[in-house]
Amino acid sequence: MTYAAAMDALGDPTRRAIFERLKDGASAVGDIARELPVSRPAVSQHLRVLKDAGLVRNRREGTRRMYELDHAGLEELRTYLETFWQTGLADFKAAAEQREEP
Amino acid sequence: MTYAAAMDALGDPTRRAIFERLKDGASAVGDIARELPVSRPAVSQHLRVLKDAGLVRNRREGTRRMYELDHAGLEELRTYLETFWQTGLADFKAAAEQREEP
DNA sequence: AGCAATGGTAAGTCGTAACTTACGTTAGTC
DNA sequence: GACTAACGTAAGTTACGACTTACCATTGCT
Repeated sequence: MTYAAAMDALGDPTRRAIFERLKDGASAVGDIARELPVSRPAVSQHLRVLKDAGLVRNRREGTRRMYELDHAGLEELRTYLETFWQTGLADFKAAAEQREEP
Repeated sequence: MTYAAAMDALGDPTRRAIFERLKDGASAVGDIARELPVSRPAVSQHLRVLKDAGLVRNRREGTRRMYELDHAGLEELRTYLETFWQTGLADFKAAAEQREEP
């Protein structure tokens, strides 16, 4: 049921921007904020949400906090989305009905 | 870039509930609303968002509108999420760094 | 034509969450 | 110890979006 937190987290554009930014590797909070049109505290709060959703991890490095992707949340999302593909019966039915008309 | 609309759409719990409800097959607006703690117009508005995101289709059936899953939006989401797994270089780097410490 | 069923749309309300600024904390440097 | 850099958190504001009710449009039936 953690997929809900992950979906909620990625439902925000700014949070997605931060998340996508981390595809290029780990980064510090200030560095992320500098590339976005929001303040550093805002980024900090977004990172908190992403972390609670298991989408991001952080480690201390001197006075900086390095944030990087966490695949745990991603795995939740993937398995969640897959449940929509394997609605076998309903799919067959819909496909069959569409083929009958024309 | 349509994945953004899909992520935004599924970022709402009520919309996810509607979306998951359609896994069992097509359904009418009123029937969906009857199983949720929201009004019928609310469901109608949510379905509009889901449709614009390519997550849902509808067809008329008498006076009713039957809504069903649309795999187009799902495909967008899947390919979007996959881009986070194949951040090969960054992953190798992170894994290597973690192995060095202990 | 008239009535019922179904649902999309308009308009307005209200709660929340995405921001901001201000402040406190920790770690490095001199 | 004093100063700086980098963050996190608190508190308060504000914009937005998830609702509601009311109304209109369409379809089907008698």
